[in-house]
Amino acid sequence: MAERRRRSQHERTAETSARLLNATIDLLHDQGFSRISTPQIAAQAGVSRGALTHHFATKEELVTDAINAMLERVTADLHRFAEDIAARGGSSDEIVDYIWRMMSDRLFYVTMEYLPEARHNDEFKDRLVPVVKNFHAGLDAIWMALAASRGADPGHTRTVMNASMCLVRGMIAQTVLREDPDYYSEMLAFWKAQVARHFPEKPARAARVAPKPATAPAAKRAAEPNSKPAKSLPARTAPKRGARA
Amino acid sequence: MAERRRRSQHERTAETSARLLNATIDLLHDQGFSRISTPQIAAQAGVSRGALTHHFATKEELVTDAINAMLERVTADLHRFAEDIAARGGSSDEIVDYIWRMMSDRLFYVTMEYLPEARHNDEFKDRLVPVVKNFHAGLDAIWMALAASRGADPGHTRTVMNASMCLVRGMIAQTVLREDPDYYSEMLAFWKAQVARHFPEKPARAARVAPKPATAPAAKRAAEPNSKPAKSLPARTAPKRGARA
DNA sequence: ACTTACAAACAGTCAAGTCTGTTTATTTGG
DNA sequence: CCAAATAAACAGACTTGACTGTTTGTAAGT
Repeated sequence: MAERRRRSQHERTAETSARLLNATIDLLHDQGFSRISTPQIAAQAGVSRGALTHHFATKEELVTDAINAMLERVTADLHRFAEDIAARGGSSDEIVDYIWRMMSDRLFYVTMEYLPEARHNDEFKDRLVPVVKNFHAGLDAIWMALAASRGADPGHTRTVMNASMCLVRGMIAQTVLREDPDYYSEMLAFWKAQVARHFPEKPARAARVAPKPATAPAAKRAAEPNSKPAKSLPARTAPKRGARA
Repeated sequence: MAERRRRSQHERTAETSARLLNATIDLLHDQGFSRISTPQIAAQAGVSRGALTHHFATKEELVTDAINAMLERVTADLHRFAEDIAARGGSSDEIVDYIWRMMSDRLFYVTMEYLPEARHNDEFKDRLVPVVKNFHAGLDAIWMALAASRGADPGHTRTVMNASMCLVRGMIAQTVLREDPDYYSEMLAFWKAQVARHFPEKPARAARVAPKPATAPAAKRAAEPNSKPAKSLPARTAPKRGARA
């Protein structure tokens, strides 16, 4: 046995809780809400079931706490990204890529697992709504930063933001039944072009690269023509067995 | 006892199966996949549990059959609508409205209930994929009819179609946690304007009503300015207790 | 000493699938 | 055409297994 330092109560609680919360998210992602049980979560976390029940009275409490912790982590990242974007005046393409990566990296898969529960369980839903609101505030910060730096209308920018989020949600839902990377990368490229059209060029910078006719057949094949070649665009399609973050 | 006509075996099977399949979809919509049980379905259908097990060996079989039946119904409607659109040359606004109505009228709520199951159960998924493909063929027919009548590029039209579907999926997912009719109607109006931009006017008809600048701040408030005032646009927000169709 | 963290056994519930028995329709031999 | 034979539709009890929440007991920290 390795030297096991004496840990304070607070440390023990923090570690055990964290293990359980992480295990819950991992299993939620990998197996789904209806398939996970408290014995399984305890096993995955490497603690006894008694420890689990000690820290979380009910399964519902454990799951909502786990989701809240996840959303708070993601929201913190979001706010950091917003500051970064505001500082260096990033492009809308960058934002779309970020959202896609964030959402398809477990976040929306986990969301899809608990949405049905939230739809039928008001207490569950009520616990989630506030932290989800906070998450949306993070999103708003990002887009408002872009709107400010480009002099775009905030109200209209919010509509574009909301549409972007909903589009990505729908795309990720679609990955469950449809495996086709081209389908997703084409749609992302199309959407980036759409979003870019709503933000005028930065006032500081001078000329536009290619004005491009803004009429109907705007982007016959909107795949490549836009900015970045393809850093790590789409590719993710419903990863069932994901390693932990 | 009221006069109970002698029914053929075939009639009895058809009726009992139909009752069970309908009850399954109703309960799937109202309670969710994880909450429904075979005793409950039998009760809702007004048949005994024995009758249920006689016609459907497993719960999985019952549920997939029920979903398939629903999707086939919706797909039939879709093809009818496609013919109709082709015949009278409807607008893209009309199509967007139709899709929104169709999806938010239980279809995508039911889908959200079974997607998690499909994600973790390959057999379940494999049973669904073919009928979902057929559904998408119906969608394709609609949009290709529009593209043909407007002389739009089919490939690009498909991208717009896919984006429309994903957007609507994401919007409906969002209704679970966010109740805000304006949010949805604004987004729909915005999207209709986007889609309309990709279809040139009908060659037969003469003048355009209002060309409208297609530049950045295209629709500062895109709520009313588009075509139809508002027939039965959005309004639906996560109806938990829906009457049967 | 006393409280908190952890461990494990326990009790109650309920689902899915199987099995046995009963009624209703269809087939068939006279 | 009818009655016996057969098959299908239906009804409900039973088995097994698993999960949640509870309780009782032990070890670690304050």
